[in-house]
Amino acid sequence: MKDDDDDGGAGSGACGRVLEWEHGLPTAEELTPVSHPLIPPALAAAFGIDVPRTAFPSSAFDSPALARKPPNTRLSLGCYGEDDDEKEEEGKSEVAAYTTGACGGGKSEDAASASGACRGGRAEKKARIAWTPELHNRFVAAVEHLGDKGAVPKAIVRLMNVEGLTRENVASHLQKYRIYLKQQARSPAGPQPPPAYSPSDSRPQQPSDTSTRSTCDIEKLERDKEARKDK
DNA sequence: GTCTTAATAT
DNA sequence: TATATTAAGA
Repeated sequence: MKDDDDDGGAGSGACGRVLEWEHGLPTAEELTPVSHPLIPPALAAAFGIDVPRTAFPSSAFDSPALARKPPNTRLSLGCYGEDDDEKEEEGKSEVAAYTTGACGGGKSEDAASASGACRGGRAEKKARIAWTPELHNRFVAAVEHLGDKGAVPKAIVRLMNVEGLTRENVASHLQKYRIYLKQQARSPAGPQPPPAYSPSDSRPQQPSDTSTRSTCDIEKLERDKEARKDK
């Protein structure tokens, strides 16, 4: 199968950029029809997208690198595993929707993936959700916003407001996420503890994020939440 | 009833 | 491997 190496062609160089991976930005082709009017100029410039001067909420995006999906965007869940026939196909078609940490991690916006349209004809089973970077970002933002105390599955699901995402989904992910956090807490210096000594001072960690803390996300989530609460 | 954790299944 | 499911305890 000739997977869309296209994006790789354009992004092969950009593939190394963590930022782009983290946000899993789709390719220009995919992005354009979806949120053309929502692309901030800076982001558009970065991707070489022709943006028609649209009224864009200025200061909505502080930095182009932090540009994220609009709050109203419905994250669709990649679902698969339709019926019982869960053949272990060697085809990578399924994995395509799985590009969790891959370079082209921006494929999350799968067509016909809205939880509703998921059941092609039947089988309302349990579509495995793919925790794409976007989804995970949303999850993390919700968790951090709620705090260690209030970050319970129910609240997280509500805050995330992702269609098709269930409490069980979040609980499962939360479980894994907490394990991950503990591991990090255990070895803040890194998973692979270097030899006995460090060549030079080892204090690169601790970003002391005071300004980098993307309050953007939280604000968006808050807004969403309040909007819903108002109902 | 919900949350957390662990074990287990897919 | 990643995610889901289940069960037991709080």
